[in-house]
Formats: sequence, C-alpha cells, structure tokens
Amino acid sequence: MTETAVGSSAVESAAALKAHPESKSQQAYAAVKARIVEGTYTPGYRLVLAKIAEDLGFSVVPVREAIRRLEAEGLVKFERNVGATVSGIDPTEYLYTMQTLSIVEGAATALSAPLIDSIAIARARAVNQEMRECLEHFDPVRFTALNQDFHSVLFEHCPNPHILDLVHRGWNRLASLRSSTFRFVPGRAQESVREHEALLQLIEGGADADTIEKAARQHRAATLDAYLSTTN
Amino acid sequence: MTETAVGSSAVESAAALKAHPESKSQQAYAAVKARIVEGTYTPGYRLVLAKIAEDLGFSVVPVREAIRRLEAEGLVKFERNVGATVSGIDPTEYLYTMQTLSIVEGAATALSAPLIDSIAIARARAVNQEMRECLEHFDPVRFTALNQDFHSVLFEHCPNPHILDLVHRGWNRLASLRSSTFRFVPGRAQESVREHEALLQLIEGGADADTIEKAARQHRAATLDAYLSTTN
DNA sequence: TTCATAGTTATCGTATACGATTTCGTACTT
DNA sequence: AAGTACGAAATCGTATACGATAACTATGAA
Repeated sequence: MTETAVGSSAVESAAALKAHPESKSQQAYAAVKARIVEGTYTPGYRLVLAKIAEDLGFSVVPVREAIRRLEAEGLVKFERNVGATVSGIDPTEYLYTMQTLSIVEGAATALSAPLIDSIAIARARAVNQEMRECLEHFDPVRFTALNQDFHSVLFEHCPNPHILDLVHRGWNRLASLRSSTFRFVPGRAQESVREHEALLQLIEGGADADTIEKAARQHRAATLDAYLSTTN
Repeated sequence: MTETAVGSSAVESAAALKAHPESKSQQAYAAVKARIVEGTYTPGYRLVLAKIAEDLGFSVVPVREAIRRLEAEGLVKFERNVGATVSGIDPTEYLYTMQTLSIVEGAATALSAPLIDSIAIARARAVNQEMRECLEHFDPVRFTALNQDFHSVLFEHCPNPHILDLVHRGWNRLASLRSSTFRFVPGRAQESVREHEALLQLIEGGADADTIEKAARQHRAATLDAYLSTTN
C-alpha cells in the first residue's frame, strides 16, 4: 500500500485494462502530476510547456493537454499567454479544500460504513498502528501517506465513485502543498490517530449513518481548526 | 436570471475581467458545453473533432482541448483512437450524480444560510412563485431553469467556491440528461415547490446548520427517490 | 537617479501536415 | 446464408511551424 499519487481511479483503471500504450498526453499528465504531488514542482513553480515537452521527449501539444487537465483538477493555474504555475499555497484555498474534504469524506465514510467487513476493520487498525509508530519515529511524510491508506481501506467499497473521486482530488490538492506551512500542528497527529480508532469503533458498533458522517467530518475539520488556531 | 449553462464561475468571471479576446479553446469549450446543456447534442451523440472544428471555423487542436475539459467535468466520454461522445444516460450515473448533488447542495445551503438576507429570501420566494405558475402552464424546461435560479439565489454568498463549483458541475451533468427519462415524476414538482418554501422558512427562522443541511439534502434526495420508485 | 519607452526575447496559441489506429464495408470462403 | 478476412475510409494522436502576446531589458530624457 502507501501509493502517493491518487488518481481518478475510474479513468485510470479503465485505461489500464486496454493493453494500449498510454497516449503521450496521458503520460505527460501522469508525469507532471507525480512531480507536483511528490513535491518536485513546488507551488509557484513555473511550468514552461516547451521545457516539459523536451524533458519528456515529446512535443508540446500533449503536454499542453496534460496541463489543462491538471488545471481542471486545481493543481495548476494557467494564465493566457503567460503560462502555467503550480497552484499556490493560499491559506484561503487551503481552507476551501479542507472544508470541502470534510464534507465529501464525511459522506464517503457514512456511505461506506455499512459495507465494511471485519477484515477491513482489522486492516485499518493495522494501518493506524503503523501511524502511531510513525509518530514515535517522527516520520511525517509516511504518516500522511498512511493516513490516506487508512481512509482508503474504509472507502474500498464506497458505493458512489463520484464522491470517492472528489475525495481523491482533495487529497491530491493537499499533497501539492506538501512541506508548506499547512502541516503538522503539534499534537494534532496524536489526536488524529485516536479519532481513527473511535471511528472504527463506531463502524464496528453499527452506528447510524448520521453519527458516522458527523464523526468523519469532524475528524477532518479538527485538522483545519488546529491550523487556524495557530495563525490567529 | 434563468441562464441555463452554469460554468465554473470563478474561472469565467476572471476571464471576463481581462479585456482579452477569448482563446479559441475557451470558445470551443463554451460552445460545445452549451450545445450539450441545451440539448442540441444529446447523450450518445458522436463528437467528431474535425467536424466541430469546421463548424466553429477553427482548427482541431483547440477543439480537442475543449473536449478534454468537458471530459474532466464528466459531460463527455473520450475513448482513445475512437473519439468523444456525449456522456450517457446510465441510470447508475444518474444515481451517483444525484446523490453527490444532495451532499454538496446540502453543505452549500447550510454554509450559505447565515449569510442570506431578507432581500434574497424575497427574491427566492418570487422565483418559487414563478415555479408554481410553471406547473400550471406545464412548462418543465422553464421549471428546471427556475429551480436552479432558486438555489442560486441561496448560494449567492456561499463562502466556499469549491463547493459551489461542485454544485454547478452536478447541475450541468443533469442538464445533459434533459428530455431523458429522468425527469418529472408526477407530483414531485409540486412537492419540490413546497419544500422550497419550507427551506426558506428554516433559513428565515435561523435554524441551525445541521437542520438546514438535512432539509436541503433531503430535498434533492427526494427527487432521486421519486425516480427510483418509478422504476422498481 | 528614476521613470518612460522602444525593442528584443521568451512563451504561448493555433494551423497544418502526416502517421497510427479503428471502424466499416465488401468480397471471399465454408 | 453466415462468418471471416481483407482493404479502404474515417478519425484520432502528435510533430512541426509560425503568428501573437506578454515579459524583460536597455536606452534615453527629465
């Protein structure tokens, strides 16, 4: 587990089924996205079409298309006759993204809850345990990845792929902000791990959808609150 | 009021501010989107790049880019070496879209509620009154447009543009299904108008966010339920 | 020294061209 | 008559080329 770049799963798995060589625009999309999510291209980074095209070894047209797609996902900003830059670390954007995530993650969790079996719960617990260990060794990068894994386990049988897609977009958006000021408010991580366990117990106990949704939403919202409290 | 095509408002208004002539890919995007939303291109319609390019009077590259953008919004399906078609009327997709809409509309309404003033409430009531009249004259197309207007008034000061964007995407998605089997379950429209009034009263009365969110969510969900009950 | 302006460079935007892939029709075989 | 294989047409995918726009720089005047 612990894959970092989370993609529009539906699209990508469909593409994988066809034994087709990936189109170059597809490749360019994946490549640039990966660089943004990994942090090679940090926010504000100037994405020059010709340069990227040369790097990847093909022409500008597919690259252009890829950039446009990333723009639609909010990962890059594209200005006419000026060019593309990796989307910024505007605190307001962070707030919007986190708030939206709290809503869609809450919904995704509530919808998935009735479909989660005990095996998945056990796996989620194992991931959460790993997260605890990360805290001891202070490994924030892995912690974040595991956090996504934890929720991914819960979302495995999410009955609505659209909502799942929105979750993934949010995650990617946040990933592009890596190593910005928006991470690791002291103490929040510990609390987060505790909330995970509480969430699992709610699911195990067959709590009603509304309770689970509120808990999951609050889980994300608390991280946002923790950040906000540090700045004010 | 009563504009039909709802766009990523942030992007479009920004583009409007620059006195720039719209780029051709932008024009192509708007044009094709409009045709889909208006119903000129119905689901399943084959979008041949060269043909569209000729119609619009420019080359295929910008058209291609536009189609890709529409793909990202879910309005068209693009298959490699085969081409683009207007996204289909799969009942499952309808369910996904409506369910997602119920969630994001619910959230958008709850977030907006505290910011809605009495003038806006009055305007919303006026729109709702028009909707009643539409029911008498049986004008479903206008009814749908007014329905969007009603909610748009409520969302005018929505503090989170991301969520608003998701709402708009959902609306566009549904619009592309116009004149499909997914509309106008008998009696549902009347109920919808009543629910609008109830929603306004909740907002006026300063109901708490949770109550408003549930009401708004249920309002959309009920339409979905009405559809589902007709098929089973 | 600072500001305005003109010219240069970098970069984007789009058209055209051609190769690759798919689809569809037709002829041939069983 | 039905199915298969082959070939032609349609369509997509990408490269290259060139025009348009904006950013930058240098030069001159106040």
